[in-house]
Amino acid sequence: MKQDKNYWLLKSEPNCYSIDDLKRDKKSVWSGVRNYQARNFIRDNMKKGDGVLFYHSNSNPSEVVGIAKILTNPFADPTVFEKRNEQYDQKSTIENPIWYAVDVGFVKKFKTPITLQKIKSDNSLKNMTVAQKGSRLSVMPVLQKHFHFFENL
DNA sequence: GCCAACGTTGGC
DNA sequence: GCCAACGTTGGC
Repeated sequence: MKQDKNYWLLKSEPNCYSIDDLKRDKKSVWSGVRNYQARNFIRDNMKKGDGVLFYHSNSNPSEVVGIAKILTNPFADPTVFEKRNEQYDQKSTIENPIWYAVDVGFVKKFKTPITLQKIKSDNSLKNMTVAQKGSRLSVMPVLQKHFHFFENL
C-alpha cells in the first residue's frame, strides 16, 4: 500500500445522509458499498488520514458540499452481518470479507458548495471523474491538485 | 463465454 | 419522469 495520502470523492444522497448529518454526528460508518470497483478502491487504496470530498448526488443541484476525512483503515462491512440484511447469507466473514467499510469524520462544510455544473465548466476541475459522463461510482479517487482546490476554499 | 433482459444510478 | 450508462443475472 502506498505511503502517500490519498484523496476521494464520496457520494451520498442528501435525503439519505447529508453533510449536515455528518456534521451533527461528527463521524459515521461508511458502509453498504456493493459495487466491486468501489470496493476495490476502499479495500486496496483507502486508509486512515485520507482526504474526502463530500458530494451530494441525486440532488438539486448535485454538488460538492464539504470536506471529510478517513478515520480508519478499511474493515469488514458490518451491515453484511445484519440478519435482516439481504447480504446476510453470503460467504463474507470477518477474516475474509467481501465488502468493506471505513469510518468517515466531518471536517468542514462549505459556505458555498461547488456544483457539478461549476466543476464541468472550470478548466482546472472539468477532468475530475465525477464530471465525466456515466460515472456512477459512489467512491472515486480524486487528484491531490483537485482536492487542494476544495480544501483551500 | 456470449449476450439479452433486467435493475440501478444519477444527471437533467 | 426520462433516459443514458453502466452492472448483474441467467439461459444457452
